[in-house]
Amino acid sequence: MSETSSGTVAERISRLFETLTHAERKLSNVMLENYPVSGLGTITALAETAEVSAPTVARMARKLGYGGFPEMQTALRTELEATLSSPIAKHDSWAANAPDTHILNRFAEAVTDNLRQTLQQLDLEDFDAVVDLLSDPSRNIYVVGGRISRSMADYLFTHMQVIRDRVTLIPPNSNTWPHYVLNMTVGDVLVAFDIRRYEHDTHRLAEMATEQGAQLVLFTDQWGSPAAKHASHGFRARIEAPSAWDSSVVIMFILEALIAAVETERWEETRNRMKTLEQLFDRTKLFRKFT
Amino acid sequence: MSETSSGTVAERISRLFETLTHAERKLSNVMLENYPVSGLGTITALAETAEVSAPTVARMARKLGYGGFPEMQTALRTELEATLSSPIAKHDSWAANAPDTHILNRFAEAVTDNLRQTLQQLDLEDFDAVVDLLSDPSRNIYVVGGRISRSMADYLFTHMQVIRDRVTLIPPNSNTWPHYVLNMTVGDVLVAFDIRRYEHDTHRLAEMATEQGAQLVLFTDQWGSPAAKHASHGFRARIEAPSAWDSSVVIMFILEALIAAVETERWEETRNRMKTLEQLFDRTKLFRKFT
DNA sequence: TTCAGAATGTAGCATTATTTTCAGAGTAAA
DNA sequence: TTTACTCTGAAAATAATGCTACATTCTGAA
Repeated sequence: MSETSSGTVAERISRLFETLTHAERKLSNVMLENYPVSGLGTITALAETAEVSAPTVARMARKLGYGGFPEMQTALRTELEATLSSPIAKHDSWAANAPDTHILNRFAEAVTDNLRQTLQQLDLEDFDAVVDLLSDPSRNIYVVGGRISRSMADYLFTHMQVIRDRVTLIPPNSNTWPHYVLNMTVGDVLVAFDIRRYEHDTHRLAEMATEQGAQLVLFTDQWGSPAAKHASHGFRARIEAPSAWDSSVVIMFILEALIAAVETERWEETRNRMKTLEQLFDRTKLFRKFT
Repeated sequence: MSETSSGTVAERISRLFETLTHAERKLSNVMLENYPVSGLGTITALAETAEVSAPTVARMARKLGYGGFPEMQTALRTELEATLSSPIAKHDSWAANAPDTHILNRFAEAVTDNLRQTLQQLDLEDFDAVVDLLSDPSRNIYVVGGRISRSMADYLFTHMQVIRDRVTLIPPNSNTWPHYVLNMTVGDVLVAFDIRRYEHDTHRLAEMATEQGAQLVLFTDQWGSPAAKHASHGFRARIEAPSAWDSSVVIMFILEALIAAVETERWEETRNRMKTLEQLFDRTKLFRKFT
């Protein structure tokens, strides 16, 4: 069944993806992105959408096992007909070819519900206020996470580090935390993640930080961490999932939206920093060659 | 609103049906019978199916208010696209009280699109096979990430560590990687994250690991990492976002679904390990009180 | 760096699709 | 039946699509 000349167009693309060239991959993505409609126009239109040349499209049709572009198009039409005429259009499931009960579909359902509910109750003023805080170059930013949410803290830190300076990731070991609190002054910002089970140490850290005059931005779940009473701004994300654990997807989502907003706010500087960073990476590579 | 030049093709046909001639009605029936696929081929093919001549088809396209047959065909494609692309009701806006243009809404739109497209082309057999690999207690699991995707690797590691033993997180510093490869044997599994810009070191690690007989499970983006040629199983996630960076939300999603599936597969042991872990945490706290 | 080989795009051509023209068939009224 | 009219399809004219050959660019190895 690993023959080239069998299966749907999409399957063939996936199967051969590794053997495809750069331009062909670009084309594949366009075709899969709006499948199968994008492949039903003229070869020229498809080529233009994918920003490749028409011959590239024709060549790929050959690679996929068709006699030419029109033949592939006919295959697409036939597929489409089969899909549309099947009794219950299978657009109900997220992952095609999987039953509704497959974990992927159940998860997709849960995650989009979480996202919808979270966004519905999310306070935009809070969001914008946090963007302002994180964009302010005069403030020191500290980031801290818990046992699981440490990865989220790390993710935020990695990105913020590119956007601006004065960002510190507080390590997991709470023994060292007082040293960090010692340096916090009025106007500084502590971004903390506290998802159930809530960690007592995080609560203490939040308390100490606010006492020093720092502002607390707290990421927590729908039940709310006890540290929330110290928070200037908070995000309560829905984290339910068909699993023994909670889902961090929505938190990741808010993080990325925040990062994007801050990056826009400080675009000039961000761009310069990214450019410099590129150069530094290049020099690192050079350095490695000599070792 | 009874103008000729508005509404879908089907609506226009219905509206004008009374004024259509004999041959045109024959044609209409064929078009509506297998709507809209039958209208997506060539004018000749459609004419033959309906047992009318090509000019009849062209004339009807004009009657329906289009400039010609190709124009009508474009309209059909556009309709189809609209139908297919909103299997899950598109929200006018996700975050209430925010304009569509707010970064939160734009991000929500992008992320759900990414999720839908990724799931559509995700290979279920691959998914299930990876679940089996990660559930197999006799295999050593190694996890490694790149500069940004390190957080994802970390997240997977943290959870897998609870579910099973023999899980190792390979640190970011590639100098130490050979030591880890040294220990890999046939049947071991390396889970690697390689999102653009693809890291050369990751590619090398994948190569070395597979040469040792390890199986590679690769998380990459829609363009495909060069390391993919060594992978036994791969996940290509869509990562587009309205931001200078890529979105990791979909990758996080797949990770969590994987974790949930593995946890289900090994539920007995997972539950015991979680229980034990709880007790260990309690003892840690106790220990701290004495210091 | 240089060079070979692959990948990609440009241009022109053959092919195919679409439209126009026009002749014949069908239809209804006188 | 005739006549005027519309409808329809065959065939030619026009337009476009898709393919081939070739030139250029890119990539990776020596």
